[in-house]
Amino acid sequence: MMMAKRSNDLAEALRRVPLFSKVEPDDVVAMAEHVRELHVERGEILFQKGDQPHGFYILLEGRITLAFPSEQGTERILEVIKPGESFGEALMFLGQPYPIFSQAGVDSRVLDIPEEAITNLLDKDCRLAKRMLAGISIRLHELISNLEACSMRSSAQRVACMLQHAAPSAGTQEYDVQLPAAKHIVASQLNLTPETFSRVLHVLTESGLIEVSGRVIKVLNAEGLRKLQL
Amino acid sequence: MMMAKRSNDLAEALRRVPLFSKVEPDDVVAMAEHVRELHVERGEILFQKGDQPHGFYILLEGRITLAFPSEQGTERILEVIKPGESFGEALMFLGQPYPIFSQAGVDSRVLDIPEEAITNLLDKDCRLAKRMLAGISIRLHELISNLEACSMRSSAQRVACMLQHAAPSAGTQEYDVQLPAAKHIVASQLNLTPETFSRVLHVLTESGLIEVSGRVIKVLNAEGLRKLQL
DNA sequence: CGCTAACTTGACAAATGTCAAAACATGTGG
DNA sequence: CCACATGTTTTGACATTTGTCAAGTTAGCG
Repeated sequence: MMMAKRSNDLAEALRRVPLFSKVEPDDVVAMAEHVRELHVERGEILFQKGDQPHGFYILLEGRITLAFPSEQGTERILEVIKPGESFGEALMFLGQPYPIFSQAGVDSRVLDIPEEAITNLLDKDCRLAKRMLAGISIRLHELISNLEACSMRSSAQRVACMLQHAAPSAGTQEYDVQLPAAKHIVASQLNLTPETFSRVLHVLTESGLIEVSGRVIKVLNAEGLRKLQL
Repeated sequence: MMMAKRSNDLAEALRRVPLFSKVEPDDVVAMAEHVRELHVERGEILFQKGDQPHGFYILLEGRITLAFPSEQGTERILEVIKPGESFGEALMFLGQPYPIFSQAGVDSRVLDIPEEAITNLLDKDCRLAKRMLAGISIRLHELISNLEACSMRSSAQRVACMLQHAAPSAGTQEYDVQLPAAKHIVASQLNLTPETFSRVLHVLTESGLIEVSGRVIKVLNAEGLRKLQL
């Protein structure tokens, strides 16, 4: 009884994930049998760099960061996963050890989808395959942007770029940006030290492009930010 | 007559591409109807950054580089495609403008697979979908490695890393590496200026880890290279 | 040969990181 | 409401890394 109930809850949760929204309800229920819900506490590591993938994950609640480790703990955060998003699919398909580690930023609930569960479904439902293809393609595109930012742009350009992406709509000249996390987290995602990030913010403020108060950044002149990029 | 012949040739070429090796012969023939073979001359641009994707490409012969452009022509080469490899799948699925451009390094022959040709097939053959998933996953993995190299490693570490990947088998202490292209191309892939690349090779030579003669690098002490990474 | 392109070297400049200290914020218990 | 402890952010002085520019050098090739 308890088992059936829990399995139903999982099926319900799975159905709400965009990836599975078009999958036959019966198939979702069948898959739910193999899916576990994990609770990951703040600071806990979900998988380490070097671990062997056995499936992929969907974040239900909380926040999970994917990052490169480094000897002195000066990790570089690649991405912050938010509820509803999946992660680890590509590494599952490859079957190679994780090149990154994942850690909960706050207490989180995660679905663990084992490889068999999904590969079985893939054989039946080509639409799911297309959706996964689309999902992974988005990731790939983000990585390309990240790499471009990293190799073609200065620190100020990367910050300006981030502020532009946060614009409510293209063309707005003035708007507020609420940073999604502590400044050192944002800095790490931009591949900057917290010190450099702080200094860049200072310079942009001096030139009248933005105003900073805590985690809220008021963009005063979007056009000016755009010009920085060239 | 001519058309039929050409279409057969294309089907033949497609069958030899790993991606389509397990697809039903009839389906390959059907797809071949929509596929064109392009000839791209040395230096010619296949697609520009900002162009809209209409499909993806498979390189039959020659060499194609994918790179980020920059105002002063100081491009950053992301990847060099070799015969048999496909490229542009992920961007096709996304339908967003190309974030990179592609250029022929030498005269090349390319297959142009329009989006419809492949999406039709994907509905029929889930194995193909899985193969594409695997293919894109490899790309994604490579991008992650690239990004890690870019953000976590010094210039010398990136060069050492590249030399290790070129090792004939893990654990070999001494081996020769033939650079796949001119040094400034390799440097760009490592996100280095030619000058810095040259200096790094000099330093590694000084410390007795390698010997350089033209495009051939003799690794003398693989263990020593590994230690650089830490 | 002699020309062009590729590569190297040196002197220098710019960008970014490091370390340490100070300033600021935030929450807690008295 | 204060005082303290804790964690985050800013600032300054400095070191390091890497890029830039200009001038050589070398190497391939007609």
